[in-house]
Parts: sequence; C-alpha cells; structure tokens
Amino acid sequence: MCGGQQQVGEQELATKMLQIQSKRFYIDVKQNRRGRFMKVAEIGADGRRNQVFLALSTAAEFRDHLSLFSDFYANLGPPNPDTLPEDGKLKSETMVKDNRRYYLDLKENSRGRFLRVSQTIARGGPRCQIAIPAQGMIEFRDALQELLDEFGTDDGGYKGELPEGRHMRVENKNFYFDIGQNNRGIYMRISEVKTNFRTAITIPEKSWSRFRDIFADYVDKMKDGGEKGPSESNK
DNA sequence: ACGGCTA
Repeated sequence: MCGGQQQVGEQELATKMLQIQSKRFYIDVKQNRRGRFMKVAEIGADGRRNQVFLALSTAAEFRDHLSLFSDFYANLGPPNPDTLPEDGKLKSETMVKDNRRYYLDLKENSRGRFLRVSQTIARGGPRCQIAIPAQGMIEFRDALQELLDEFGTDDGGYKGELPEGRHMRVENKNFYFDIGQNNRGIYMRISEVKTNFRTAITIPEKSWSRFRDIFADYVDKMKDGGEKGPSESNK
C-alpha cells in the first residue's frame, strides 16, 4: 500500500519541492474520491525514494508536532552518546488517522539528528518511512504550512454526515442498508431481517464501486437471457 | 556529502 504507483482517478493539486542537505522532498497535495491528502516523498542522494501519505487533517497535526520537535531540538545540548537512550529516540509522538498510525521520532545516530516519520497500515505491509534532517524541520514545517494555507485542513471525506439508511422489501424479504463509520473507515451494513432470523454483511466503502460493477455485470448477463449465466463471469 | 539498527 505504501508503494509507488499513481492511482487512477487521482489528481494532483499542488506540489512543492524542498532541498534539505543531500535530500529532496516533494510534498504533493492530491485528491481522489476519498478526499484530499498529501504525499511526502523523500529522494535520497542515491535516487532512492521513500514516501508517506497524510490526510490534510493529519498534515496539520504533523505541522504542529514539527514546531514542537524543532523547539525541543533547538534546546538540545551537543550530541552526547553517553546520555542517548538505548533506542536513539530523543522525543516521540504518534498520530492516528483511520487505520493508519504514524510514529514521529526525533532520533540521533553517528550521522546526527533526524526526525523519522513512519507510517504503518494494518500489519505486514511494506514499511513507509522518511527521515528529515533535524536542521530542516523548520523549513519542512513552513512548506507544509504554505500548502495548508492554500488547501485548508479539511480532508473532504464524509465527516459526521453519513447518508441515511434505507429499507428495501423484495418478495418476502426485508433488507436494510445502514451506513456507518468506525476506526477503519466507512462501511455499509446490509441486513436481511426476518422474524426470528437476522443476517448481515459489512462492506467497506472503498469497495462499493466494485460491488456495483459486479452487480451491473450480472444484470447485463441476465438480460440477454440464455446460455451465458453469471457462472461464466470470471475469466 | 551524506544517512538514518523492528512494528
């Protein structure tokens, strides 16, 4: 999920480039049907790329953390391996958005100090992380700020105002559609309700259009009546 | 002129 390709139906609204020491950072503001977000890509001196994705609201949170991290950094004494914690972390924060977790760690190693930003999706997926040289945190914060000034901090997703549920009766069956939201995002719950029996499935919003396509495909196939039934839909 | 010791 952290991988690199451009998604379909994704538009780029703005981009900003920053050179910090030997690295280049590209901060893109993008938009897809799920809302607006930033892609932060780090290009190393060797051309290697790392990136993380932040919803705009998370980007605003990150901007605030950056201010605090750079204050903290400004008040640090000179590097001292003797007082450095075992894990190399001088200060840590976390951010959470839907099912994504972000770890911000101001770290120190023999090369110096840097802010490591890592993003995790569920578990097992490829790791997304970037490292910002501590000296560049302010510059980075300012770049983030400029983009937030222009685009705001609203993710553009559905916040609070989910569509109404509905009911459908077909033949003798009752179906209910309910739209809900949990920490993993928006979902639709379809329940079939009888007097002594209730069953339901929960469908993540991300997949609704695929369900629609599959339904439409079957509807088309059944229209022509005849031999090619739905069972032939996989190929 | 870098380069960053789990998830």
